[in-house]
Amino acid sequence: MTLKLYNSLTRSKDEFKPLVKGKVGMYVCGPTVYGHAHLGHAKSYISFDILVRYLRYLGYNVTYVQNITDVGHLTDDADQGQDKLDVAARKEHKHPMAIAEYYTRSYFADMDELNCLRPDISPRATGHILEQIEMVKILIEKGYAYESNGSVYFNVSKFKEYGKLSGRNVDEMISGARVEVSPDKRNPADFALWKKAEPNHIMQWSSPWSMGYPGWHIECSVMSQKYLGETIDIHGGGIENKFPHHECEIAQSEAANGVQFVRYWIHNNMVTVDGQKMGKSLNNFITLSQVFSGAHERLTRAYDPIATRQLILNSHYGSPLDFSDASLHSAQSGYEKITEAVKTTRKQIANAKQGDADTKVAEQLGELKKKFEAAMNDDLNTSIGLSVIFELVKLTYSLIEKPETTSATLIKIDDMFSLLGGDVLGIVKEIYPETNQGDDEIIDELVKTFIEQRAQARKDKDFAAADAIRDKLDAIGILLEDKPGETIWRRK
RNA sequence: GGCGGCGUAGCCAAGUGGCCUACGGCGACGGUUUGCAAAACCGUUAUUCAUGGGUUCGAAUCCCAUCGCCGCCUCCA
Repeated sequence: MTLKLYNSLTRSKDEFKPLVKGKVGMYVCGPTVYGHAHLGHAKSYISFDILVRYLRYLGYNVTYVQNITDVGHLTDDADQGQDKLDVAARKEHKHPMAIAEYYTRSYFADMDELNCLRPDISPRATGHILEQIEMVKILIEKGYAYESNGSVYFNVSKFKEYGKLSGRNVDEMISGARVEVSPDKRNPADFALWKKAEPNHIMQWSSPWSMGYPGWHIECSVMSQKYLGETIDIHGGGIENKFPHHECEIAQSEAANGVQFVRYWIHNNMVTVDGQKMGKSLNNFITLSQVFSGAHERLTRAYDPIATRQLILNSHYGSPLDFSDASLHSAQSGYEKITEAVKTTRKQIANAKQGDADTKVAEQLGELKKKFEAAMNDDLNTSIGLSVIFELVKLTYSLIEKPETTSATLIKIDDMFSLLGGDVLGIVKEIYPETNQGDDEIIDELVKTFIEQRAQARKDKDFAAADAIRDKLDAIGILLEDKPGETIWRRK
């Protein structure tokens, strides 16, 4: 059984075979850093994080490149638009590079929270202006591009396969065009490789054609080639970028190099919020930090970043996902159930009796692992993958109930949680901090004092007094839970 | 106008020709536990897959039609 991936280029589930045995070069379109990361970023980068993790699980040596777009691209059509970073910079009275730096850090912080592995290389577009100019030169030399009034455009009519990824043809695009066409272009479908800058444009570089800045698509062609070679195994990105972005990348790279650019194109689907496209004007735009803190009018509480991750894994990456407070809530409950089971297992390992691991359990674990791999091999069916983790939860509790279960058996369970739930899905942690870690020690001491008083009241059968203490703490947001032998507390 | 997707239990969601009286989760309900709770565990919760036709020995899965929803075609993950 081998990994099959839905390849947008062939429109079929293809068996994955890397160009070089055992090695995978993977490029994913990264964020434009002019604002905080939102739910859409989460779905996209978690989906590709799963792909990287699973490829590594299968033993591949993966080089994962994800760019940071810090050249502001245009908010609108080529000639009327404004540079997004430029807009943010003027608004915040900062240099565009300061804006880029700030939001890049914010992006990585959010991705760390979501337990997405950092890419091996995170190249910045502004760090590769020279290479971009070089590629534009090659395209002009080879007759695929032309200069016009200080800007350079790719001549789409010269690249016969233009449209092969998105299934469009040039004529359809013209009829559907919603924006005015620049007079500098020979053909409305042509796209910019280099743009001449207006004098007040903050970010601009010198080139053989003008003081200007690179076109939007060229950075990905250049940076993927620089770090992964002319032909890369996997290129990922959001489905909304299939056209024009990825189509243009193919045109540029294949025209310049004369070889296939990408072998497997993987596109993840989009996010809606309460059933509608997420947009700043719709008041349903939710950033990740808002999800993690609960500071949004559509959210009733804060959600664990890993619960957010789990919600995303609950459906297929190729399907659209609707976020709502209810769906997050559901994921949060499920996540806590898994977490609780893992913690209980680890606690029980110390208490369980000694002896060999149960061979029947080992067999069951083998079956679960097989089911998990079969699901993941089938175009990364994380929904089934997750269901295997829940089956593992069920198995765990059935074992913990039995006194004959040995710690060796539980260690095997824990290993499976860590391998499938941790290494591959990224929802099981190696270490869980103590319940109240991060809380003020003084608060902890105070609550413990109340817990002691309540324990005494319960001992005296004065349940009215005991309940009064519990209710009082509940009112200020502290929950008491009576466990065997002890009472623990947590915030609501 | 062009391109693409979706419609499965109260909600999320897997399954895309027989193993489906449909994986799993959330919620709800019942039980175990508890002084009572909480938490946890156990159990129950779609003979049916938007609707109507058709193909087939056999359809949630294929075809046609109808209705509804969504996305892309402009920067966007």
